[in-house]
Amino acid sequence: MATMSAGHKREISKQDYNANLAECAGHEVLSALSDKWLTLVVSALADGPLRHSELARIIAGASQKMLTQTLRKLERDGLVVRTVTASVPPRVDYELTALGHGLLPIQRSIKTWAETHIDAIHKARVRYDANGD
Amino acid sequence: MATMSAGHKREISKQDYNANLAECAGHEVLSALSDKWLTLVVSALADGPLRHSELARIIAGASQKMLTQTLRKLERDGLVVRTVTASVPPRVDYELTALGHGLLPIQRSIKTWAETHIDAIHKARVRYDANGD
DNA sequence: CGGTATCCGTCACGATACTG
DNA sequence: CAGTATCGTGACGGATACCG
Repeated sequence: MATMSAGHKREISKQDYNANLAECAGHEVLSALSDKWLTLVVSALADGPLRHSELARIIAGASQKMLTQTLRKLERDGLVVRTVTASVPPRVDYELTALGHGLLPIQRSIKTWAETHIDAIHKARVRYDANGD
Repeated sequence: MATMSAGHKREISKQDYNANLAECAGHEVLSALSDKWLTLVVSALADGPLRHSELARIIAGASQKMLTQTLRKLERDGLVVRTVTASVPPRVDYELTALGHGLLPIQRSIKTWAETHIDAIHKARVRYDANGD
């Protein structure tokens, strides 16, 4: 260790750190929650199942690719169930699972906190930007 | 409207949508919470004020740039206060504000939910990946 | 010690076009 | 109607080097 460079030591710390981060459940969920479209899809499905095209209409801002990608991710994590009806035309419904519903209280609590304190944050920003000029 | 192409209509929806999203307090806070380093810095400061170099040691995985960038962001939003002691060598302390402390319960609730359900999510993933092969 | 500026690799996102 | 594949772009993170 004595001959180890500071850079090298730092490199090792980083590896430890990233390994640690990868195992962190909190961060995993956090990254899911922070997904721009994921949150919106979950909210949209909160009231009940929807077809792919319905989601596309409600979300609107999402490209077809992002919508599918988000839904796949949610399905993979067991947060939504995907029901395919093989007919002409094909029909696919998406529905929130119990696990998926569990996300809603968290979303709501964040939203509540956000709406309570967002103006304080905005004011802080203005003050900060004013001092910095 | 009658002569408007579907593509054009979609474009307008998207603009509406993005404008809406930009104003959404929930998403603003969400994007802050999802910041990889921001969360860690807030957690590190939860127990009390720390110097820049202390944070660097604790976080370890963060580059100097990311650390400073994160701290600036937090400071700008009024979540931490930055105290400079002009001496040789210079000393800078960071401390959570009341607003910053408000973030902790949210982080904790996410962490709790995550640790409760992460194994269910992992199992769902394994199942999904197994079916897809 | 604390902070800034610059360059560069990576990857998520979006637009488009095509398949079943 | 639902989904996949491909390509271009732009924001973000990291490494390095340099000021106060």
